[in-house]
Amino acid sequence: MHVSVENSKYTKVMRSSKANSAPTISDVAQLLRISRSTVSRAFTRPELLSVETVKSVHAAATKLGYRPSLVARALSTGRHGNIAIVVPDIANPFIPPLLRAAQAAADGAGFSLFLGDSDEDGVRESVLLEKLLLQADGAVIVGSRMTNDKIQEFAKRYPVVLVNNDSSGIPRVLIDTATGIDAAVTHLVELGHKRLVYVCGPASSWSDQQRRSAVKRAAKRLKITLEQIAAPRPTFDAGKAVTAAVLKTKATGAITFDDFVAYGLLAGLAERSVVVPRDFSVIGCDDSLGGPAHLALTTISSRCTDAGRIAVQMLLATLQAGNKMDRRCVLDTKLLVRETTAKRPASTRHVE
Amino acid sequence: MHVSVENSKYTKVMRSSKANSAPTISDVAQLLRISRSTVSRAFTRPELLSVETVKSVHAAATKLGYRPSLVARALSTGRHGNIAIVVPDIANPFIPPLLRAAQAAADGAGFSLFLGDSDEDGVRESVLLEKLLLQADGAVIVGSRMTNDKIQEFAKRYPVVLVNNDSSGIPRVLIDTATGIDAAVTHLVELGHKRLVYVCGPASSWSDQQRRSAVKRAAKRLKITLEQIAAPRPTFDAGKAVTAAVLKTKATGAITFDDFVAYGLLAGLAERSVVVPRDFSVIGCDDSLGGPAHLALTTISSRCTDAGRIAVQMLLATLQAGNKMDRRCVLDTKLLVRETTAKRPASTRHVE
DNA sequence: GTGAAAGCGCTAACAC
DNA sequence: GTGTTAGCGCTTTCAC
Repeated sequence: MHVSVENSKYTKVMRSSKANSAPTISDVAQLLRISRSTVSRAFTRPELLSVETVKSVHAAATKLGYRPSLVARALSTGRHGNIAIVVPDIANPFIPPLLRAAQAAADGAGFSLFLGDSDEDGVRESVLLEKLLLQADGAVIVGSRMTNDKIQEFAKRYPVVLVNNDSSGIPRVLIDTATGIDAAVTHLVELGHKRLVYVCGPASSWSDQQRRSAVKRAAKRLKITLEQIAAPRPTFDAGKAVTAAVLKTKATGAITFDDFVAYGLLAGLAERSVVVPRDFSVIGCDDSLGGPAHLALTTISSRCTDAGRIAVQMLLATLQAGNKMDRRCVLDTKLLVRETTAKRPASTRHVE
Repeated sequence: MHVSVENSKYTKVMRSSKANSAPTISDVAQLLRISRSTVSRAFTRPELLSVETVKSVHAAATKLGYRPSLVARALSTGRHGNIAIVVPDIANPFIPPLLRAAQAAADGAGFSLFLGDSDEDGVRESVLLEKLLLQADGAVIVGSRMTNDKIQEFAKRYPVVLVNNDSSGIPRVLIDTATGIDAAVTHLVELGHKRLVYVCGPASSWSDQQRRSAVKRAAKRLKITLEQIAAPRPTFDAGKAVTAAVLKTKATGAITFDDFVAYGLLAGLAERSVVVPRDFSVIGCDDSLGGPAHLALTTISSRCTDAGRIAVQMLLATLQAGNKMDRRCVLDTKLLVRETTAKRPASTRHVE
């Protein structure tokens, strides 16, 4: 038997926010002598209320300094209003512009962004995702280092968008360096080069696989000779270190995995008095260094800003529509001809 | 009158997780026929429980795939386990290493990191903070663009740690470029230079104010002439653009607001056939470009990795201790002598 | 158009 | 050591 203690509206003791803790929905309800539901609706579904009610609620809220608790809301609705973005290395120059665009896109839609750095480690990456997804509605995974199985598993359990990872069935945005690479090889061939080197990056990276095969394909198509040299890590020093090996191939031009390697190679060449572009042509990849050199590097654009924005947009669309769309968004790239490429030198004599 | 329906332990109907939604604390309690509190304690305060209970709970939890809901926990405790970091521009080379260290430090302590980019806008910055702090226990604010009053207001309401912002009473970590700048000026003077230029950065930035006054102080102390040239924005192009003005001062060496400006200046000098370091010496600031140039820039170290780590550590300490300590952590910097500085040229004739 | 009441999943006094 | 109970602040059926 339940006997109501309330005999009139609002005599019920409402929770009063004690001390100086943040005002709650009850405080504004109490001030206005209306129910908490109405206050709630004024913020989430104002169309259900009369305009004046909504107005007065907002007025009271700002007067009290009330802001809805996202945590309580999340507990109640199951939606957090957060998304997670996980990257292999924030310091990789490819990442900051992507992050910047992603953050802006998320913020614009009222979402907050969790950032995770996996430090190039697949296991760490999955642990991080597992943690962040406890508070996020979905994740953007950039250049994943996880196994394909693991990626698929995550995508099954959570809304996920991949960047630079062509794992089927999962919404993904891919930066197609192949188009740029193709233009790069064509450009060099048109300049008369007949023997080129590709300086590889990390074999585990999808990007390197893509770039490497694109270079090979273009070389075969244009019937020129292609050598490959491995730069263990994509760094300036690694690029410099492979200089001797590059010259030994007798090639007259090089395409490198990224701009760091390219700059390293440029430094190595300068040290050996090989003048670029007169004696040797160099093309980088990613346009990541913004040309801070007295010799502007010919390189391939990277579209990382677009990738960040689009990935977030795709994730938000998935969250709203609930439709697990298998969208595969490919962003093409362009060759940016600057100052490190020129006609093949008449003689191939290098100082070695 | 309340008649209990429970006549024996555990006959109470416990909430059963329906469908395939994530298992809750009730599920594992039910499986083990113990109370929810015990399960809760097994995770948060295991020392209160017998070892075997803890073990069995953990076993049951992993069997069910149970993970505590951070949201429910946050609602209950008022603690979120998140911290926010807000920066003026992720793409600023100073930021990614800082972010990387901050993320690692937060993650190591079991915290997740919200990232906000204010796009160099003080108002946007405060809105962002206001939003993120709804779900974070505190914030690290890097190179704030807010007014000092606004900063103080935030610090009053939330645990806050500042980076590169010397606002009194608030825990802060400052990268003291003054020590490096001082060494830079001394270095140039020892090389015989008697007339130097400082190429300024954004006047609103604390860093520029600090650097500018440090240069002035050192110049005065060493009794040499100092000119100032303003580079409107800290970019490569801006650095290049001020080259003529720099040369017009008849100075034989320059210290620039940051490395971007320095590289721009180097390019501008090369264009005018001024050979560095033979004819002119250049010192940058921040060591942000990692030396990707055939001419390695003499510059000043930045300690941004340390700053990120320490800022997060200070914030976490504040959260734990609850002590609003006014810690002011100053990180000194060093001059990194590389290849762009040399003895003052005998004659000061430049091509202009 | 607005109110009452029942959760969301967890923690934290307070009992025993 | 472990269980009971009462919230944390919000949303959301279901009434009226």
